[in-house]
Amino acid sequence: MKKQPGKPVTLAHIAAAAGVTPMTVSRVINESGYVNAATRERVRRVAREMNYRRNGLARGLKRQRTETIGLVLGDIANPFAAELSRGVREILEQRGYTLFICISEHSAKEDVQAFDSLADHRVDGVIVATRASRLGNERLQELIDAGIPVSLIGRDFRHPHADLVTADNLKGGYEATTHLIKLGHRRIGFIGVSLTKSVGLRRFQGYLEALNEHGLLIDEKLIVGNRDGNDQMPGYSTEEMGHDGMTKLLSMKKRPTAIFARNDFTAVGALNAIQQAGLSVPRDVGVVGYDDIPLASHTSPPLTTVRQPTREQGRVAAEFLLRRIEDGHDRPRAEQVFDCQLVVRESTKSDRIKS
Amino acid sequence: MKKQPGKPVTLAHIAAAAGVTPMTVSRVINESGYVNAATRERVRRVAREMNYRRNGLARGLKRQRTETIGLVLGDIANPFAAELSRGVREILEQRGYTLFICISEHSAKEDVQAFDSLADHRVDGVIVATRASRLGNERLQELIDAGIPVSLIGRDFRHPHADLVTADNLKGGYEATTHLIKLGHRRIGFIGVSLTKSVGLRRFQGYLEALNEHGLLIDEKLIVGNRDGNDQMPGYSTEEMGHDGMTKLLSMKKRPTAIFARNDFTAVGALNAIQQAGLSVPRDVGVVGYDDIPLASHTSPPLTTVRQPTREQGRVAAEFLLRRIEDGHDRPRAEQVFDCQLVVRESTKSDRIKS
DNA sequence: AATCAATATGTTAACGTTAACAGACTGCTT
DNA sequence: AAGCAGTCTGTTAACGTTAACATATTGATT
Repeated sequence: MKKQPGKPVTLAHIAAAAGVTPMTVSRVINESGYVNAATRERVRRVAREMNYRRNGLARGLKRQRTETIGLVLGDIANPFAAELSRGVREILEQRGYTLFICISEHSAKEDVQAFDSLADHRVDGVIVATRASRLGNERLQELIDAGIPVSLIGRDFRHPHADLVTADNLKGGYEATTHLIKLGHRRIGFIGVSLTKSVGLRRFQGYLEALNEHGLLIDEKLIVGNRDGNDQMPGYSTEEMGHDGMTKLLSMKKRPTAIFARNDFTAVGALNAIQQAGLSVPRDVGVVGYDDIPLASHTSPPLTTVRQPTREQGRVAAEFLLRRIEDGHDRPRAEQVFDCQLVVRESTKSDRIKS
Repeated sequence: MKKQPGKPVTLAHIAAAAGVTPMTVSRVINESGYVNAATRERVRRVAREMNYRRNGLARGLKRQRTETIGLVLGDIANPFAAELSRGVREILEQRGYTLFICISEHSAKEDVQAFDSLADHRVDGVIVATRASRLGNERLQELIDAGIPVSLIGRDFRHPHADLVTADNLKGGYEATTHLIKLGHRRIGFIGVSLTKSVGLRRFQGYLEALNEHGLLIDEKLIVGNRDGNDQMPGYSTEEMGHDGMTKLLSMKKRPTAIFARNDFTAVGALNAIQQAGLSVPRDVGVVGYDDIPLASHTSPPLTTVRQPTREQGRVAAEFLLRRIEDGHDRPRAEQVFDCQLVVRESTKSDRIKS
């Protein structure tokens, strides 16, 4: 018994078929107010038969909320984004909210587009997990000023009425680098940033800080990014960057004895380049990654890396957002910083360092 | 000059401030109909000043379309999903549609929830890229019957009014397995399915078919999945499955000389398990993966795998959907099958096979 | 000067839902 | 017998937008 896919069914249609008014049907659908048991059953049956789906547009328009949250991600290809969204969904689901995800492909322009789309469709709040950009920050500012609840994850942007969740990646980068220094390394490379633009990446700043603090010179030749100077590439293609960057470093007369990679994918690329060059990890070169993706414990050798509590960040960001939705725009900013944890595996085990 | 975040700005507010009617403002915003140049400028200025954002709910309600498309993905952590969504977005963007993504975490229940959420919020169409399930298929049927345009990617489900895009994974699995057979392998394992439930995975069927066709016995002991028999895990954690499965296979008295892994992540896990056991790839065990993720060319040894034109599938699915939105529900099903391509790398190079 | 097309703005009603209020009926208490 | 609380249903108006139609005004054409 296939329905003719004509105009979609409305409350009025059901009301007519069940011999009541749309309001009564509304009460049945939403389980609100008094409805006679017999009437309720009848309406339910008719609604089921007609395959009724409520119109979220009309509903949202009337009620002035959609029970919908937007999440803006830079890309979709990495476990980091997946864990984040999982954390967010865990919280939203149990509170009856629906999550819609937008991808910016790490472009400021699409970041803005995502904000606009979500705002236009009147989500009740937005969680932003993309990296800061001038354009993006400007629009974000407007969004927040317009009263849309916003919760930020790991984005270097502050607003008195937007909540913020971050991992302390400065400290993470610092500790990763210090770990290498303590193993005796003196020439430590960094793969994943281009010095052509000012670098806001916290883990990189931690790297610089650690070198400084231990009296090591910062050698710009040991810092490599990808060719076009775009440090906003989708995570999954950064293996390439790690491979190329490492190859470049290995071809130097005085090559580094260890490298710190911007993320685990980059580190895996580096790992491979080292092995291809006939060298061994960690004997010839020590490698540290970042993020502790599942793959990190399955490389050979397993990767030393820095873990951040990703899912937890998603959870907390969602909780902050819901609280702001309930309490209103004037609520002061909540902020939570999570500690990172150095995970030492085989890729840095050696203590025999060649100068 | 911060705006008070009171009630959001409406056409009426702007109209009042600019001394015109809401209709005129609407015309300015939508660039439709005649508006005097001076008026237009004035309205634009006021709208800009008041930081106006149009109300997509009201707009959608009135116009009976939202210029919005939903994409349902099983998980978010893998390059496959990323490429798919990129393809979809490429097409949608140039046609002025916005994409909202929902994640089902490979659960039938959440699959249904995603369909419902998207339908409730009146997206103009839905692209479904999750694996088939009874529950999911039932609801999908209802959606389509209700007249919502649906386009499917790689989902084993057919409906006269839903378009379908697939890669020929049966052939892909067949060719991968045949490749191993031609190299002389006779004991070929498969990692990634549990035989406790009927297996609909096409690439696995291709594996079975190839064995059959070459007169090889199918040994159920060589087919391993993960512990709990759930073959719908998020892609990113399947390294674990590959590792554990391979370890199990290696502990057999007559271990396989090659394995075909459900996807590249699984293959990487297997690779690692082999190396941990002190064996070598491809000398002792040949390994074939599936998907050709960027990582596959950066493992050691680089992975033989099967590539499918992922982004192209996304593009075509989006094109099918838009055409259906324009032409209406009655349009007959369009279907396109893409060929897969075996990519031979180092992980199967050997021809010295131990019996 | 009448006619016409193009330009510019306004009016009305509707999209589908629900909050707020208003009756009407029931049975129970005093 | 009046009063009252509880139950059930209905009416009205509004959420913000725009399609369709209506009304002016302008300038050019005959």
